[in-house]
Amino acid sequence: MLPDIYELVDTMLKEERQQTILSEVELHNRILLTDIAETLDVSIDTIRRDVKELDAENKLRKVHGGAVSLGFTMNSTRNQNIYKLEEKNKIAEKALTLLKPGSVIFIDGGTTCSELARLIPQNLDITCFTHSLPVASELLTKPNVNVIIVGGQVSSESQTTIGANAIHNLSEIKVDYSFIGTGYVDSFYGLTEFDWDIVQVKKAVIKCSKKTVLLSISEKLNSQHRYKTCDINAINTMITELDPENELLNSFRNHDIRIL
Amino acid sequence: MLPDIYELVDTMLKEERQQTILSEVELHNRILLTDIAETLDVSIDTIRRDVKELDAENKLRKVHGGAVSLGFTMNSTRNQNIYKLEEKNKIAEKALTLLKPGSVIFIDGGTTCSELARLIPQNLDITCFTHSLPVASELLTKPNVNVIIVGGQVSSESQTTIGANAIHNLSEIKVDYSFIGTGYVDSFYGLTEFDWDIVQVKKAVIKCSKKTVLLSISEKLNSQHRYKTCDINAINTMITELDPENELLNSFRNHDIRIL
DNA sequence: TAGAATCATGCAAATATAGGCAAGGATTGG
DNA sequence: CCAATCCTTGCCTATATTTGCATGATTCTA
Repeated sequence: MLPDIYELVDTMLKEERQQTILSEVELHNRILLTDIAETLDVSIDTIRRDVKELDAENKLRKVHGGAVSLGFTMNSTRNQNIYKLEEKNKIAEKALTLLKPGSVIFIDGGTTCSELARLIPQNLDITCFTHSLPVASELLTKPNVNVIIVGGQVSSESQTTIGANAIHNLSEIKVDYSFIGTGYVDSFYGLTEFDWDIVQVKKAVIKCSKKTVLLSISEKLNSQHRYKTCDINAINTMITELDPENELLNSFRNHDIRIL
Repeated sequence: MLPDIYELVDTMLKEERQQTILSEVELHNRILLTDIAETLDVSIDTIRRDVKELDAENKLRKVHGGAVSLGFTMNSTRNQNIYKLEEKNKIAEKALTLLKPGSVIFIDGGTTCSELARLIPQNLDITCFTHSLPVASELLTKPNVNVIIVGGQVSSESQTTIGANAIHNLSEIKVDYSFIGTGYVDSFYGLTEFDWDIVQVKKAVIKCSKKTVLLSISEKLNSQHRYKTCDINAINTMITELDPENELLNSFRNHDIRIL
């Protein structure tokens, strides 16, 4: 707890008290309102009001029963210029309609999936696995989302975990929906990638999902590459920014895919 | 007219009075209007008006019931940076000397550890485990660092993975050095934390390390909290921003700890 | 799901503030 | 020297802020 030095002061200005609170939060990352109240010898209400003010001033973050330092949660790097952001936004919006309270989902890496993570409503109560650092960071801003990161070696390129460990960890979970992106998609060749490691992880993701949802901008339709993730049938729902009736999607209709 | 001798003695010029107020504020960082009024034997209104003027001249800051020095409130703008960044930087620099090419290490969460991650040289070839998202992000900028993130549920407060899964994952690795922070440290009570979950993870980290290095700013010395991570003996090396010979570290010398 | 802890809200007492006012003293111009 | 004026100061009153307590609502936890 706090050193007893502070107790010597019997009349404290509000300003001083708030500075003390700030220092304690910065120092220990987190404090209890009750601790501070006891140490500074004021009522819990006063501390609560102080912390509320400091929170409003963005000096710290108030949490139930205490306060945490901002330095911790300072999570800035939001990339402003994502390629085709508008389209990806549209896709993410459609994907959101699939989410129900209590769902357990997996979200893949990539900008489209990050966009989905960003748009998840604050009050939606879900459990979300991911192997993407940016997605995890984004989800951490949602108080009602339970975030679980799939451990493993981190690929600096994709900012996602890959490799045997990640795949093994995925083998031990089962999610309702997985939302995945892909490098290339074609109605005949299925989902393909440039990178072999990424393919292995995506295979594991699909295997651990009851339903797999593909998020892809229409620009990727009818393209292919070296390594295959899965047949197109492995996808249960496919979301593009296009209207579901758009003729560009025709070649995907014969398969058992729901198109949104 | 009567001689004004007496009045001259206890009549203070406005200028003089304001100077006194200023010195008092500088000396004590804060003053109460009532205190000053009593000391200088003028009405509270006069002092209030003085302080108001001084505030307008930016000589101090007036607050409800008193005034605080400008330097005192300067702290409020520090939120841009990390609290005590300079000290943490110094600590990180010292920690760096322990790293050798080929090392396998673990880096904990927290701002001090993030600072260490930031300062790892580009060309240093190491394998680094972490359960902290910010640390992982930082390390990803180093091409020669192999980053492995310990999977598990992510705590939004600390931006680290916690819980049974993270602990289990830690149980399956062994690292040469772990660099850990702590909320509170005391030579008698050892390392303690506010948060029970964090303690469990730190215990697991210590268990999977051949050597454990504690990074802590001196401000945390001789503080304690509710949950215990480990005895002070569990620490092999302790790094603060202080000179190793500093007397503040005396109480840690009887233990088998290397102090840097 | 129940009990405990924490929270938001309203209230009242104590204290602090702002602004008006008047009594000096100081200053200035004749 | 006098008088008009300004500045400073203390006092007063209406208003605002701060704080602790009581209350019921909400959230957390086991």
